[in-house]
Amino acid sequence: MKMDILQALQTVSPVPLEEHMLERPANSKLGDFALPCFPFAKALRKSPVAIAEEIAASVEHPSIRKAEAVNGYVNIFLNRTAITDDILRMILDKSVNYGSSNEGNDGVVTIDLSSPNIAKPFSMGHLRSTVIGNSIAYLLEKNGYKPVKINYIGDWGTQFGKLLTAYRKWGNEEEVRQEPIKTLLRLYIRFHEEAETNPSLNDEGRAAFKALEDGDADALALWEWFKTESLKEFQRIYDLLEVTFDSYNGEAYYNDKMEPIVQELEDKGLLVESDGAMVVELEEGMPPCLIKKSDGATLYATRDLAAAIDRKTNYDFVKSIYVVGNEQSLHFTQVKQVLGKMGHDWASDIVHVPFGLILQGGKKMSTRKGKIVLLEEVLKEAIKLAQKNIEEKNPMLANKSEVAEAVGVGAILFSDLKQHRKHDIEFDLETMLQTEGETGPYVQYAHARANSILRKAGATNSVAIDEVNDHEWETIKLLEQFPHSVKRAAEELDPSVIAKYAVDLAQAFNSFYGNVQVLSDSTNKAYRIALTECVVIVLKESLRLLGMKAPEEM
RNA sequence: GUCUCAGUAGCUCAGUUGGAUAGAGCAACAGCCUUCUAAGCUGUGGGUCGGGGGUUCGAAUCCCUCCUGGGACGCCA
Repeated sequence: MKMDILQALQTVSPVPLEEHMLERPANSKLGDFALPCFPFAKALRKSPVAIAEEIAASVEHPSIRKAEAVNGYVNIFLNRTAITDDILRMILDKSVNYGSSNEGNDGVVTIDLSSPNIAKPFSMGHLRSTVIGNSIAYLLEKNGYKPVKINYIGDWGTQFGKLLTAYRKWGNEEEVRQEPIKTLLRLYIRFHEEAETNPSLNDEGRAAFKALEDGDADALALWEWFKTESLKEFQRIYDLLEVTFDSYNGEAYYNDKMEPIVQELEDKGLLVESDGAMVVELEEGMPPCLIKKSDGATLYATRDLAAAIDRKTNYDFVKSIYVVGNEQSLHFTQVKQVLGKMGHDWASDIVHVPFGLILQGGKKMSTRKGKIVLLEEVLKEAIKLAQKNIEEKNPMLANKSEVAEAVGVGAILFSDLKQHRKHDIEFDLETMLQTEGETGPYVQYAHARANSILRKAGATNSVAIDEVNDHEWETIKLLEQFPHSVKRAAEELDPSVIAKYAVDLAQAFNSFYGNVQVLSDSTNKAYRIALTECVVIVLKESLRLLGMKAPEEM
């Protein structure tokens, strides 16, 4: 659409035009497209006003209804009926494939997402990684890539040494069996409390991890047990969120894959000793990357190097994405630089997709201090509220609990996805549970209402359009924008683009059916039904890309 | 201290990569349920885009500088 208009303008424009020059006016009263002529004034030695007038007077295209020059802009008004006809037919024809592309050429993209730490509760922070990563996978798939979702479970490292130490000192088996995560978390918190007055505990913890890494049978058995219990609890949440993974290879999986890497670093002369530890020096201004601790145990970076190389050999990715918090930016630049120094040119294909922290009282939540909000409780709260809403608003609904889950979970997911930026988020349960305004339930509700109209409409086979009013036109223009939003979301690896788009479309549609009776005797009835059907297709697909359900009734 | 991310309405945030009078939602207020589900629609009020310079026809957007906040900065992940 845009390209057509651009070409039409080009044939009458005295200067070459580029796509970005043609814009959509903020106020739709000013037209559907606008071309500011200010940049051309100098070269043409004419006023922008005059240039705009010349272009406006001569531009012609079947899709252009009129063009007028206003203050140096060429404002273009489109021929609504013809374009609407084209767009609706195209969406009905392509259905769920509307907006898809094969730009990715089947290239594999690994996505590192979720990655909770065993023996710790699933926090709100892990939710961000999980839902953003999950949506990115859908977005990439829609654009022709092959996403591989990897849940890089945090199941290795010094923290387990600390946990083992705490368990041996204060834990008991029965309690862990009863409430695994809660008990282990309590032990972990107590460890850090006591370590403040008794720093030698930290040494004990480190020693315990070293033993674990060296294959100590008793330590391994405990570790295995903690891990199994934790995964069971995580699975409950993944089931609720309907997130699946292609791999659960966590950090421990790389336990036997690190030594060759360390060896390679040494062979290439990259490894140097520093204060008893082994490090790789990086470019100026960068702190060195720690590879081995002075006791010989490995570190996070060691495992990430091994994992990156392993993923390249296994998947031959065109891109490897890590959906991990902002706070780890430095770590990923270090890992990338080390890989580059090792001679891996694909190091530049590694992309850290950072997200802001979830704060409480303006501060980072800390597991160690027990300041943490449990995702599962938040989800349960949201589902309960959705249930209450259904009882009040639609008590006759058939599959209440299923819908309550879709809407409750949707509210939480959406509140997180819509404002993805690197922006920190202040944890606020009330905001997350909202169902009015720019929320998940709002979008789901618009979709449900559209479906409701379709159920009553019966079959239509015509799209004959008499007239397109402003409410309809705003909706049509948004429908036309969908492929563009999908593309931008994938390029920017940012689901919020789709979330915002979905709200815009839902708003336009709500306003449309709130002001226009779809099922009324009118020459436009059939076309309005077709429009409603297109809205259903695109809203449902938008929600799917966000990892959300779209109930047909609510 | 260094690096990094951010600062837009009372609150939470958009702003399509430099365009026209800076937009939504929440909250507040006023309307709309005998007509497709009121989780909705319609309207009103609300702004020194952190401050100050600069670049140009034109800046919330780009550059410099200062202020404020988050985060990271060797044996945690």
